[in-house]
Amino acid sequence: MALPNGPVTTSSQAEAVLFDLVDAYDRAYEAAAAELSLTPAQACLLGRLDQRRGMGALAEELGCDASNITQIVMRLEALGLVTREPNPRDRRARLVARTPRGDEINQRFATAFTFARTAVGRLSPDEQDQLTALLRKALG
Amino acid sequence: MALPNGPVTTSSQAEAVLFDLVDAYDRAYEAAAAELSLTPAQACLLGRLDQRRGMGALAEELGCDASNITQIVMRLEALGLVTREPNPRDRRARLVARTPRGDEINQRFATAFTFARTAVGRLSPDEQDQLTALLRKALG
DNA sequence: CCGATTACTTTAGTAGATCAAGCATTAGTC
DNA sequence: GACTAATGCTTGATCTACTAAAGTAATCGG
Repeated sequence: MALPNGPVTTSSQAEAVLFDLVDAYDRAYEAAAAELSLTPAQACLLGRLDQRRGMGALAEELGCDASNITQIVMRLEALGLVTREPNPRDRRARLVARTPRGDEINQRFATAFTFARTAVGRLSPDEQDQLTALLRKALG
Repeated sequence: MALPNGPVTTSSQAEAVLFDLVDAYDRAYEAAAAELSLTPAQACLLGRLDQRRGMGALAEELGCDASNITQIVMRLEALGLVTREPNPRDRRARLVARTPRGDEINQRFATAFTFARTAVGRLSPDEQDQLTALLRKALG
């Protein structure tokens, strides 16, 4: 995603800074993934595998078609970062799990993606709480 | 962009809500674009044409390759939403401008993308100012 | 006037995404 | 227990976004 989800008309300052935040976040996420030769989608999926998961569960959680997950998992498998094990309880299903190398890459990604950590770190603990409360309220 | 740029490890609540915000924003942007049969990239580019612009300027502003812009503009042109006029001052360059229909679609997109407006609207004017200040500080 | 740069396009390739169709396997029903 | 329906995933086709490399045309600097 190189093109930002930019504002068409930015009526308020708060909306403008909201956009700046989203844009910066997305770019930083992509850059961190690129450092590890991952696409954003691959980094995202890898990050959801703290416990092994079925393809369908991943598709639902990430809000996309199952066949999309199939492809991303295939590429991660080719990179040696995940495995697709048969589910003993249901032979239709597969359980996706990170390999040790997948764990390592995921950890390095978490280290490389400093954006949220850094941004929050610029605020005092009190300010962090304020921000959390305001954003929760704004999210409804 | 269906897969969110999700957190790998979410150390603080502020980071988690930051992710929720970005995820919700991106999804809402995509959904609003889809309502008008646009892709997010198309809606984004269309939104940057309040004044006519060169291809290179768009590429730089959106942080992607010029050839990418060429293609997106081609599709928008095929949809009748933009024109590519020759630049009288430099016959290498093209000036991209919205057509009347492009203006209309862009306006309807702005109406359809309610996310930022709605989110900010849940806050009082004072809270909006606080949020703006906090996010500016967090963005460094 | 000529070489270098600029502005954009073309071509080729990868990846994300969706839809439709297909194949197993499991679950429900009679 | 067999038949049908639903589930879980894969395959194939098609689109868009994006990048990199190479190409074309026009402008600029000397």
